Amino acid sequence: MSEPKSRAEQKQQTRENIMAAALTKMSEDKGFSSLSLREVTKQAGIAPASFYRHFKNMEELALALVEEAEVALVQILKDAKALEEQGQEILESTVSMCMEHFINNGALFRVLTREATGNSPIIRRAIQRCLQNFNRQLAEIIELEMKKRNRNITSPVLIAEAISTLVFYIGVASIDLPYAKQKEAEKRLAHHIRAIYWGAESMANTQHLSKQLMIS
Amino acid sequence: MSEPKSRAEQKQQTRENIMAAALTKMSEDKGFSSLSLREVTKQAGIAPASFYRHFKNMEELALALVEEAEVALVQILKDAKALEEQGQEILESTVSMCMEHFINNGALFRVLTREATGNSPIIRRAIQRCLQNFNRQLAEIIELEMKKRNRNITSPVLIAEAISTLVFYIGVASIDLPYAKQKEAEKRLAHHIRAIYWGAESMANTQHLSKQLMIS
DNA sequence: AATTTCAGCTAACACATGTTTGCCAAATAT
DNA sequence: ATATTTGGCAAACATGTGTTAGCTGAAATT
Repeated sequence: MSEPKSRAEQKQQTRENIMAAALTKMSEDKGFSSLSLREVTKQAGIAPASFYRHFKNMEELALALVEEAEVALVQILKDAKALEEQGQEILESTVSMCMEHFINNGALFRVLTREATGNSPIIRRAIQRCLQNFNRQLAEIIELEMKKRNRNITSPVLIAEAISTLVFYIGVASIDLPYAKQKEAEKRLAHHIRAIYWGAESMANTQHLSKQLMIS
Repeated sequence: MSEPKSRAEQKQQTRENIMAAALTKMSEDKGFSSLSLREVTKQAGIAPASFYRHFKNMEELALALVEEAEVALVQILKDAKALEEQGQEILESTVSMCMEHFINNGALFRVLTREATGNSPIIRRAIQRCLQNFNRQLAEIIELEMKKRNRNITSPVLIAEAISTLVFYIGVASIDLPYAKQKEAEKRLAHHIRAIYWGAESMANTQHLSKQLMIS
């Protein structure tokens, strides 16, 4: 709607159009691997050949989408942190933040969980790195929170892994469920996370088993 | 290698060949949705048209594979139960049982986790039902075990969900990793599960929060 | 022995796919 | 004003796709 467009802006624009088109198509029939270049370009309103002005192939498109998902992920944690500093429980706030973002960016996150176990090794690795990053940051937050509350906890990294795995797969799986089911999933998630938290604490406070738990 | 084959046997045989071919192809380039009928029949050593003598379409093939995975799943629980009655900890035995089966039937379980968030709603539903079944049985085992040891626990179904979700996604993700990494993943899983167990127990033994936890 | 059944085949079809080539016109650079 | 760059296009290509129709021969039934 804003008319004055430099060439670079224009290019960036259609690049975004392509990515949006891919997401749209995926919301319809789902699955990136069963998505053709021609479908995407048609949806984006450009000629098939024009695709190559922006991406070398479909794999590069996928990587771009993963990158987009990554910034959404750091946003989640930022928001959760903000809520926490506002006094809310991180536990609940993180879960509800995640669910909110998952639902708002449904197609985007479906790429993440789907292609995490998907076709291309390159994409898989990219997503793994992305999720590990999320893990690391979540672990930091957990550790900070624990220090603030003067509580012990066994390896926060492990706890973070368990939590984020559950949140991702249970959360994303409930994206296209009716609202009531979504809320139910959120509650189940909160329960899982609470269990993990408590468990981690009692593990930390009990010595007789801590020897068995020396895991890097 | 046994020669005397009735017609029915022969048919069953090539049906299995087709399913095996699909799994083989998936181990190579991964992903069911990006798998064509013609590829499968070629790998199975039959003509494309012959496929229709056995399956109406590729979706039906996928459903057959899910069914095959399902029997593998009940086998896992049976084995785990056997180990448990032999005196082993269910916790460790279940995890190692799962990992063993995952690795031995790699392609099969990759279908499960991949198509659980995949293309076809029909397949998704089938897998969901399959995993829920696994959940239910695992919950029963947990409950039994807990009674045997005279311990309380909050809703076993929820605990089972958390455990099986973690085992599936972390376990299957480590299928094509080197042996050392697999073992490491197994340890991490054991840790997660232990945390959940302990957490569930302390939740059950603490009343002041149990009101918040009334989740169906 | 005659008949039916049916798994598997070949051939063909209509269509979708990824990718290349060469052209155009407008935005930039000179 | 002229030259260059470049995003986008139509057309063509070779190849792969799902699916159908009709035939064959051996196993099963009568």
